[in-house]
Parts: sequence; C-alpha cells; structure tokens
Amino acid sequence: MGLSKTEAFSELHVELAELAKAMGHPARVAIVEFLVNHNACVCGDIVEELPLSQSTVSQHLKALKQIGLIDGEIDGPSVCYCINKEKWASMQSKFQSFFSNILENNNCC
Amino acid sequence: MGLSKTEAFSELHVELAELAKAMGHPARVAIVEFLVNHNACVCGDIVEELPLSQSTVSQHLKALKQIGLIDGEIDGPSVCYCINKEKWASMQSKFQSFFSNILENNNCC
DNA sequence: AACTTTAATCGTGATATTACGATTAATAAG
DNA sequence: CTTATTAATCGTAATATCACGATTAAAGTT
Repeated sequence: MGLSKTEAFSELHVELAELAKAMGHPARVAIVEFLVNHNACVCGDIVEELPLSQSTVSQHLKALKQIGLIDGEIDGPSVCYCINKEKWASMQSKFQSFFSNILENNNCC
Repeated sequence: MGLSKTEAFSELHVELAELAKAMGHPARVAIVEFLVNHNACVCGDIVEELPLSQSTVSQHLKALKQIGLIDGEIDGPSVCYCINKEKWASMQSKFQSFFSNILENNNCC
C-alpha cells in the first residue's frame, strides 16, 4: 500500500523510524552537514551547493523542519535554517540506546 | 522522480542515507529489536509477533539483509536471521561521528 | 507604487515503497 | 513418493517519495 501501518507499532519504534527516515536521503544528510560546517544557513546557499533545484531543496528542508531536526527563521526575504541541537541530542541518545542494546544483548543461535 | 540522484552525493552521505533508510520503517526497527531480545530468530516467529503478513515480513527481512544489517542462515525448512554485529558496530561508529560533528561544530547565526 | 530577490507552494510525472494474497521452491516428515 | 511446513518470490494495487518547472507570496529596494 505504500502506507506503513504505524499504528501497529510501538511509539518508540515509530519515532526511531521517523528520525531514521528523515536522514534516509543523501540530500538531507548533505543539507545537515552543510548547515553544520558552514556559517551560512540561507536556503539559497544550500541550493548553490547541491545539484538540486530550488524547489527540491525546499522540499527536503521542509521534511527536516517538520520532524524538528532544523529550525527556520525568516531573515528579510531569506530564511536562515539552523540545526536544532536539542533534537539532535535527543536523537543521538535514542539511537545510542538502540545501538548499545543491539551490540550488548545480541546472542544469535 | 522518486529516483534519488545518489551519484551526485558523496559516498559517505549515500551510505549514511542508505543505513538510515533501512531503519526508516517501524517494522524493520521492530524486527531488529525482536532479533536482539529473543533467542528465536526464525522468520515465522517474527511473522507471529508482527501484525504483518508473511510476505511483507519477508520483504523487510530482505531489505535488512541486503544492506548487511542481518544475516540469514538456512536451517532446514526455516531460516534463522541474525544480527550482523560488525555491520551494526560500523553503523554505530559512523552515526556517532556524524552526531558528534553536529553537536560540537554547529554554530548557527 | 513598481521592481527585485528569495523561498514556499502548486502541479505534474516518474519511480519507489508498502502491503497483501497466491504461487513456488526447498526441505523435512510420513 | 506423497505430504506438510517454511519462507522466498510473483503479481498487483495503493500510496509515498523525489524531482522539476512554474507560480505565488513576502520582504526588501528603487
């Protein structure tokens, strides 16, 4: 169906999946990296850097913003996009736990 | 297009995105968790646990196997799926670096 | 007020994903 | 050899994603 049965899974699993999905495209990974490594954070700067059209970049920014990984602040006619540190810290800690659980408690047959 | 322009991005970004994408569905998160927390690892056991059909679970298992996060070993008519610890350790370290870079080097305007 | 710049949104098309039932292939059991 | 069990694959349908150009909206500039 293309519609995942999210209601059938635990909240944690759904949240982890949503966060992972948000990073599940190289363009979004690249956008985040760009925001971190450059002081620039204006949409236009990202469009220049990436091999994607303005509307496509805007869509990816929207996805990242929707889940809370970045914030967007209007600055004149431009928009300054910034990393939401709290959200990233929370994401890191959640995946940390998940990874640790896997690496520590796994005992396959 | 639904076809991501992977060739236009760095290998690291593509790899991170692929790994994230693999975890970008609650069913796959749940499958991994199940494999870790139960000694059972047979496909049928997972099907019983999840609210999904056998064919759908098989598809998710295939996706996880394809990227190397789990291994599948034939055991009679059944198949025993196991966590690939090396792959998970590598994934953890890659995301670790990514998260750390974000939390340390970010300085928004 | 008219114009420019910037980014969001709209409309659209192509491809991917998710899901299921049905079928098939492989192994074990009788 | 026949039958049962298990899981992969096939076929199909519905929905989502990705991408782009065109348009719109909002804010500055002249």
